[in-house]
Amino acid sequence: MKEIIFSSEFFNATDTLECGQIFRFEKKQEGYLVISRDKACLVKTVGESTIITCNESDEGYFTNYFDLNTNYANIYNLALNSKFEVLKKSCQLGKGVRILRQDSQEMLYSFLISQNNNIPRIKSIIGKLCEKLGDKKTFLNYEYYAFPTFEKLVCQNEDFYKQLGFGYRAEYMRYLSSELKNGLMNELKNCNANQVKARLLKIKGIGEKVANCACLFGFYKTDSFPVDTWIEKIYREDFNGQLTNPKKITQYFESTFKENSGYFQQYLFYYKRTLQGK
DNA sequence: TACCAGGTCTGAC
DNA sequence: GTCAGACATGGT
Repeated sequence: MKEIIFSSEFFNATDTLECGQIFRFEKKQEGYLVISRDKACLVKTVGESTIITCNESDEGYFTNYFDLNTNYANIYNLALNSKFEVLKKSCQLGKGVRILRQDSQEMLYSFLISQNNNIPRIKSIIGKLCEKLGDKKTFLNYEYYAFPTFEKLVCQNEDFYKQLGFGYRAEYMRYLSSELKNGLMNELKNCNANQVKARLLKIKGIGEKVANCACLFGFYKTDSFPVDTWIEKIYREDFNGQLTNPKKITQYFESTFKENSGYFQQYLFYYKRTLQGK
């Protein structure tokens, strides 16, 4: 077993996990059990340290996953010195937030499920999906299930997904799975944010918001700024925004925050959602 | 009961 | 190009 010890100043386990970017984690007595693909680790923040416990062979994977080689002090200071009061407050509340480098396919499926849905229910649906189709694994004394491969997902019919509570999103699973089967990931290699987004928008069930979330959380395009109902709220109330078209709101933020769009979006999202109840 | 959740699609203008 | 209404489900 390997322990990765990191300063908690810009890496707080709760901030990073509870800010809505990841749906696969459980609070345990020893910390958070975090699951990605078929791997798991334990994360906890104690005083000035955040400690990741994982298998020796996964050290590289989780170092990258938690984005440990990016300097968040720079990002934080830019937010703190911005002209927007709400961003200053947001980054102070969410100082310990990091943008996770999650698995692209897992994020595509997860945010496909997320549409017009709430976070507890998204977590529950994804959990059931993994339990049904993912390989059973063990880490320390915990049992968990890997995220299913698209090869397994593409074989299921709509009724299967409906029984798990997917609702009208059940048919979207089929479109995404068949795109993956036909080599979508290969097409998206070496693409920039706009190219990834444009390609994803051709898939039925993926719109502006899901495409942006996939770009940011699954392809680590930090110049993406997803706009959901919470961000629309903050745009109206705290940025005195007049635009009503979410696509234009995205463009406004992306041209304002540029390569830091994704980080600032998470600060803002976490802030608004924390203040107004989950 | 009505409304909402990390929205998207369709069809009408 | 914009906009209203439909769409499954469970929580409040």
